[in-house]
Amino acid sequence: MIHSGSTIYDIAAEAGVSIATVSRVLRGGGSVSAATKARGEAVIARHNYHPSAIAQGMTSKKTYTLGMILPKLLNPNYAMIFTGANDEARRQGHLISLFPMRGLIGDETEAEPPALSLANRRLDGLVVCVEYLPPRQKERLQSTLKELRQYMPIVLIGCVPSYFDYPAISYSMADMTRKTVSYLVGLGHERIAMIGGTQEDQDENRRDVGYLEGIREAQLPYTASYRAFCRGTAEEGETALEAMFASLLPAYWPTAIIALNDLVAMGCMAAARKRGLRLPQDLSIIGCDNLYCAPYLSPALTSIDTRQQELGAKAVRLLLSGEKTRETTQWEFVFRDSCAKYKP
Amino acid sequence: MIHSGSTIYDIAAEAGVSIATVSRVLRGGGSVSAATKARGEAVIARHNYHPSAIAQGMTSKKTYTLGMILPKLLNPNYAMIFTGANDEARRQGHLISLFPMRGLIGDETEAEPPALSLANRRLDGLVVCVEYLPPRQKERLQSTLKELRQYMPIVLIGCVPSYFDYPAISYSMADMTRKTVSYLVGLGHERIAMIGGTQEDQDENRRDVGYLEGIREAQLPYTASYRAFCRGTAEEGETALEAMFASLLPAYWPTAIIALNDLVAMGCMAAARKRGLRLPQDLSIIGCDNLYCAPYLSPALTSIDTRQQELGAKAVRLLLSGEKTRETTQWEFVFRDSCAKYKP
DNA sequence: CTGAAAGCGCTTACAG
DNA sequence: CTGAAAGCGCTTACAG
Repeated sequence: MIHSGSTIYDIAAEAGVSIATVSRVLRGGGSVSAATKARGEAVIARHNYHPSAIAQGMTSKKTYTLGMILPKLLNPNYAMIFTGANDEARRQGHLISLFPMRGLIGDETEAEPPALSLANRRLDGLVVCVEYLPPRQKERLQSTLKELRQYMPIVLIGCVPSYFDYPAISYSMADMTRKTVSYLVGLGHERIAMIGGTQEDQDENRRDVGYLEGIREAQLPYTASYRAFCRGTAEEGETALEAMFASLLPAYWPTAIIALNDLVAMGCMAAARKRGLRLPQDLSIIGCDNLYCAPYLSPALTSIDTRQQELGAKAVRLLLSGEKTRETTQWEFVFRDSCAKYKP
Repeated sequence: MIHSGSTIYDIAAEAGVSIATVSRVLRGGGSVSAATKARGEAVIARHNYHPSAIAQGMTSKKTYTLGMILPKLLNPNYAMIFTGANDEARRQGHLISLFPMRGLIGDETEAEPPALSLANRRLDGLVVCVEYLPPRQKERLQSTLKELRQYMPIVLIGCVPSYFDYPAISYSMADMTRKTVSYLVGLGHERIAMIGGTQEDQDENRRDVGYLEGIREAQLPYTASYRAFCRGTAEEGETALEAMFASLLPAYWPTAIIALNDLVAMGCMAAARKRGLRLPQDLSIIGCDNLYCAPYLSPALTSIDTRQQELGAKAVRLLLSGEKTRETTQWEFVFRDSCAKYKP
């Protein structure tokens, strides 16, 4: 094999044609005689020639590279979204590169959000996952996105607030949470707590909203103490539930918990065990995202399959299609052993 | 803000200088008078101008994009490697894009490994994770790498066989396994099984080799039945241990298990529970990789911190440095509750 | 210190 | 069907 530092000039020279003709046989577009085509292809194959993506980019003005912004890949959930997106991008001839959210909106302590400078002029589009951001951060995100959208198409994914006016693939978080409450009510629970999420937000598609609807539907009394706010890590879930236990007399402890996600659910399991509660007899817990480890916890964690890999793929497809639609993803319960009937 | 379709020509015109001068103030290299510099910078800032990475690539012949090949991101372990690599690449001004291993070596059923065609001419370097590949696949990988290395620098990571002659950041897998055996022997175990990995390989840095050394050092009899081969998923771990139980009289069941990784360990826990074994009293299990969920399993899983995020960062650093060294990573035990003293 | 010019490797009207 | 030429947006010797 010939070393592939070859350029289109080398190929043209060896095939005895112009570079324009080589370009034509390469792209398959223009009309080329069968003989010329065959000759060109032979030389191309012999050299194992591949056109420089960079030079092609000069004319096409495209990088064939997409950006994706995720809170953090270390939550395996986001790894699934990224995997789905990555595979789909590859299938459509694009590379995809990951950026941390903090590159977009900065740290909570920083005054100015740092520019997404690296991405500047290097990306054909951007998928941004909007989730669990405190209001201040959401404002920042909004203004950064507003600027970025001048340069490239943007698609939003996750629990996208309705006031973000972008093409999006969104969870129906409120609906999902309402139905989760209703599932637990069906099991006989009346003291249902929810751990995780943020409170102060104008959006209607929040867990909060669905939770309240569910409680109202079941005609249960609303107890503010059954709402705990935290981010989506096991540590924070554990701390939040511990605090709830500490603030309530045992007779008022919740008998069922809706966790923000499986990580929070894991933390809650740990907190419950520390208090000597038996799972699920004394406390039912339902997670969300159906992480690969959910079936291996004790008890095996009941969760919700939010089809994250599909979500990532859909986002890339939407981005590349150029359509401006907003879609809601499907989800389904995955019943395991961590939720039981309430027995007083 | 002015829309940033601006080119270097726009900036030059507005600043009243040549594009060469703009380029100089942009790159900070050449000598520019203070006044010219200030003027140029002002215009650049006003336009929010960023040079086109593509055009810059035309002259530099670089894409500032790296490739990374991982078995699959869905194992959270690889997500950590990728995160470490991604952050480091970003820090050094590079994008990084992920490719699946099958793009390099094909499926086990395919005759020809598909080209890494997309990567062709689009990558400045490649990090490849070599792990748990069956011999046939390793051969393929070797020949593909040999071809690829003509075009870009390559760094290998993972459990890299010594006969792969590339710069690498490698685990000392044999050593780690030997010490793991020795830890379990110290706990009084004599029937120590190992679940996971492949058998047929020439390399000396295998778990196998370390396992045998450990057994020999402790002067324990070697029992072939205590070796089970499988890949690194929970399902395969579960199946492998079930098969081991089924093939042995209970009196000969192992009292301790070294699992390939935490996923396999999770599978083993499930298999043990099905047989009614109490963990860790009846069976000790040690995993590897110290996944975020390890502390939340019951019992909390004793594991090995292999510093995956650091591994990813180191690999990128090595790749970008151009050095040809081979480094071995550090690791350490993370003691939790899944390993107990053996009590006959 | 600064500018004119060549060159990076392609694609694409435009002629022929 | 095919080629000469312009152009994409930069960088970098080379003069001055």
